[in-house]
Amino acid sequence: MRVSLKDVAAHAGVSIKTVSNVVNNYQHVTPAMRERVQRSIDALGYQPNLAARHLRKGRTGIIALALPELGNPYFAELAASVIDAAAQHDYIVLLDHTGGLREQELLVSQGFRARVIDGLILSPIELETEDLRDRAQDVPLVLLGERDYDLPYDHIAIDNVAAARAAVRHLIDLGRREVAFIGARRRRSEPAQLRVRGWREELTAAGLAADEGLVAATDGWGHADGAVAMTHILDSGRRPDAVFAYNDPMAIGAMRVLHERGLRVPEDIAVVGFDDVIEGRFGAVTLTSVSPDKAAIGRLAVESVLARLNDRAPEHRRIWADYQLAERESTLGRPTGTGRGTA
Amino acid sequence: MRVSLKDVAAHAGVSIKTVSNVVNNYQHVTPAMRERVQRSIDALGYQPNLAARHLRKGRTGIIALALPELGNPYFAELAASVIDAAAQHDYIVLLDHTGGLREQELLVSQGFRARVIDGLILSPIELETEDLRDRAQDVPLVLLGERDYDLPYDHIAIDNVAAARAAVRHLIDLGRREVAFIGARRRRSEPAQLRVRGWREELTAAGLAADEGLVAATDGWGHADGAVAMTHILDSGRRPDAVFAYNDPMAIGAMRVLHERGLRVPEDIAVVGFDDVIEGRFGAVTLTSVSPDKAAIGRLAVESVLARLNDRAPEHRRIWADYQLAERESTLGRPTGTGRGTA
DNA sequence: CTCAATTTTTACAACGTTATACATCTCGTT
DNA sequence: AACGAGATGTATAACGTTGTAAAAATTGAG
Repeated sequence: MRVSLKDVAAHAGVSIKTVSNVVNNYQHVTPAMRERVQRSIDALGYQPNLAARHLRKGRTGIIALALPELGNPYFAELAASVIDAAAQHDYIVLLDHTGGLREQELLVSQGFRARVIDGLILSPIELETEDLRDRAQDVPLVLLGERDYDLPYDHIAIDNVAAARAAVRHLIDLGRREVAFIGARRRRSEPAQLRVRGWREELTAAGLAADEGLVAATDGWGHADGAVAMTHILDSGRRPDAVFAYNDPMAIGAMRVLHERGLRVPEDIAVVGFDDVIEGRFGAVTLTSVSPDKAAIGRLAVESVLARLNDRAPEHRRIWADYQLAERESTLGRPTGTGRGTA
Repeated sequence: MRVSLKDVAAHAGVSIKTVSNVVNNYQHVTPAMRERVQRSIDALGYQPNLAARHLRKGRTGIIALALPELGNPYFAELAASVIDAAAQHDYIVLLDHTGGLREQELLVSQGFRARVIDGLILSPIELETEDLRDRAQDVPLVLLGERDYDLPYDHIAIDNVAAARAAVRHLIDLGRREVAFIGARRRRSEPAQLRVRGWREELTAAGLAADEGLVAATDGWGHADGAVAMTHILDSGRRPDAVFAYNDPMAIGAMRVLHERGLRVPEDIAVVGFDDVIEGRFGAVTLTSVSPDKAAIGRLAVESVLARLNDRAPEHRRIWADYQLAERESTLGRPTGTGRGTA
């Protein structure tokens, strides 16, 4: 049987509340009393019952992190960073994944999946602005990632348009003129929108055609989707000299197809990915990629949730995380300026 | 303000307990009453308070999953499978990662990281048998993975020795004679022990030398560690004709080094990995790998924890999950028998 | 040495739920 | 019409904690 405050109190010969005071480091307890109670606590191996504490105080010490897909290494690494950041504040993390499906995201955002949490960090894919508008306000929500919401929630992201432009700029600097985009989403709400926009803007700014025939839409965002998209573009008879992919797994899937077709990377086609996932550094051709500061994103997300939990009503902010362009073999060519991101 | 049973009871003009009965689908409630109460529940938007329920019932509806490393895609995929399996039983998953460090694993196993859980699924790396021996027994523990414990806990794993033997057998069938092993752990307690043993046994059984000079120890188990280990072997002047890696990331790291050195896979050196991670299917050379049934492992783990939670004292079992050898380009050669695993 | 001011400890009431034990109501049998 | 059995609803007491307010102990000033 678990020992409770009552047991400790009996053992020490004091009241329950006094034990509680010791446990909670209440100010007005004499050193002698503190000592005596502590001895009983240690003797009995008392551990506070968090359910009771939660019921009483209304706090659980748990924040939820809902990500689209754990199999995607970017999200796995991000999860690790959130868990570590939360641990620093004595919080633990409840993990959920939505598959990037609107229905699941809705469930999560409204707290139906987990009702034991103090706060929620959500990385939405399909969720619409109006889906969040009439959300019950009880637990603070922090949004992660690229969607562009106009809502009273903190939102942490890198500047996707600028980052995408930096990637495309890099390709243009290499002398590439026909840059394909892989990974516009086929399903509703087009979450890759911002990166496509960056692609379009940068090409246009460079006086090149943003040829929509070189944009391949997909259903998912994994290796296989990248491979399918690349196949699709090549089969359509197009032969771009560069590919910018929505993320690294798609870029790697695309490179596999290029390899099968006998096209060389980067000589025939240069490739840039997004997320700077570890596996991109160990392929036969290492992958140039936009590298978001994942540790910072995790840290900022946790701090935002906790701040909102503690303060009355701070301003709702959009926080920009840092990023870089990590240049590797898949875009090796004539040397070019670095693509350092904005802060 | 959150609505409670009391509010619903007042609204419906019945007692609190009757509302509770409806919420919990208690058998003896007249349809009319159920209807009436349900209407009030819907009208007020009542949601049960889990803290109170937990306090009363002693259950949280949460199980913890502690993995060494989320960045490793095998564990990420495993986590996804556990989350899904748990959701099927209305359980949610608290995720933790230990870094494979004994101290962290100890903390987790003794419940100091999370005291709100009904059960724990732990995938230990460094933890010793005696570390678990005097564990407080209050929450059921299920062990995952390859360690060989002699303890009263359920343990779910594939037969690592047999799987490793199947992998090495496959290489031998290809005509390879000098098979290196990458990824014996340098740090305490050698968790890769079983796979090394499989490697050794199968070579010996085939009348070949299990040359310990071809075993490379590492500190970690990521891409970079595989690359370092491969480099180490090649720099030592050895030129094996096959490599069996502790896991896929290490195999991929090793293949990168082989690529840099101008060695062809599989012509010069065949490579087999372990875990059958998605990225292995999209490199320039796709990777042959031992493929554990991750979905089954996740499902079995969750079911074991919940069974132990509900039953009095079922037998503590060692459960074997299925596996296969997925043959791909990195061991392409003369056709050979399939390496189907045992059940 | 007394009394007020202050510090330390205590008793008790929540928090929202479910289990227990009891009260009531329904209905088929005598 | 009376009775009992079974079905259905209710009052009350936990679960273990902390906030509040009051009691007790201690201190300091006159």
